[in-house]
Amino acid sequence: MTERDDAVSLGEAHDLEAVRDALVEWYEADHRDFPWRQTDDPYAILVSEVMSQQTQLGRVVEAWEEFLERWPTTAALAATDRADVVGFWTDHSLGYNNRAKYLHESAQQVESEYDGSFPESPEELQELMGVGPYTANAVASFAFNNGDAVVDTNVKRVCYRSFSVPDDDAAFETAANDLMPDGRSRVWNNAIMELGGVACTQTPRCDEVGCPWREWCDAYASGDFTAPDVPTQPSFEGSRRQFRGRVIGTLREYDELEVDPLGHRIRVDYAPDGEYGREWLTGLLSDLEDDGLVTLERGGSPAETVARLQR
DNA sequence: GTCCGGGAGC
DNA sequence: GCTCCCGGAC
Repeated sequence: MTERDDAVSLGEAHDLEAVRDALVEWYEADHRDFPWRQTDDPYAILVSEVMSQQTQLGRVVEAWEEFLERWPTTAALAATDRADVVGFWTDHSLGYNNRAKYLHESAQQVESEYDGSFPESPEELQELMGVGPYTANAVASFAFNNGDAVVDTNVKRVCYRSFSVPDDDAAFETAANDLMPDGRSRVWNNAIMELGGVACTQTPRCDEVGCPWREWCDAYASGDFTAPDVPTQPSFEGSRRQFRGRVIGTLREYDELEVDPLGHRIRVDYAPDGEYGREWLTGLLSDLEDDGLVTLERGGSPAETVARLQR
């Protein structure tokens, strides 16, 4: 037993069927329709995965379409000169040329070792050059509905916040696989990555996008939205101005809010008694009050102060 | 010689 | 995120 024996499995703490159904329903009702979500061609999916590893999704769409137009199959790609592929990579600002080299080489592998048709298991897919555990799972899932849970930073963030999974790679993998419904890796991995991509973002948008896990989510309950990949200190200057803006934005959504819940929605590293806590926020709110933007209702204790937008 | 973890570089 | 390289263990 390599697992921590004091860890409570997700299945014991939650109705997993309900949790799974809620996410899949949410995903199927509405999601971003990237072109690679409309194919099950493993080659096209591999190309999208390799491109996505280093480039913003928006930019990838155009490059992906052009790449597949030029080299529609592994056979076409394998037959071309490596220099052409690297050239394409550079022309489209796709980052490290190594990936182009790996893609070219993996196409040749599929042609020579697999007779032109992709293997379907994550284990075999990993034999391809440039394809590690992550990409193998993604291709197996999206092309063949035959993968395990994909664990990227989005998925980690979701698990960490929703179910308080400890910041530990093995724990994330176990949790992600416990959550995934058997035999549904295609829709599931799309759905949980979509959740991390549009709802459970670094600054969370739970209510704005109607996160389907709010009723089970530890972070939503506590207001603590810290996560492994979220910087504890804001990286850029002028943060006070930034936070004034967030206060206003948040108060437009909630009629009124007490200081602590407000603080947690303003900055992920908010802690009532911390450096950027209640004292800091109260100062910020007082300034906004002086500027005629916010109304404060002082309660019995500092924590009971309620803020609303001045009408 | 082979397997594994860590760190560097793309 | 993946490969490559190195050092240590066996």
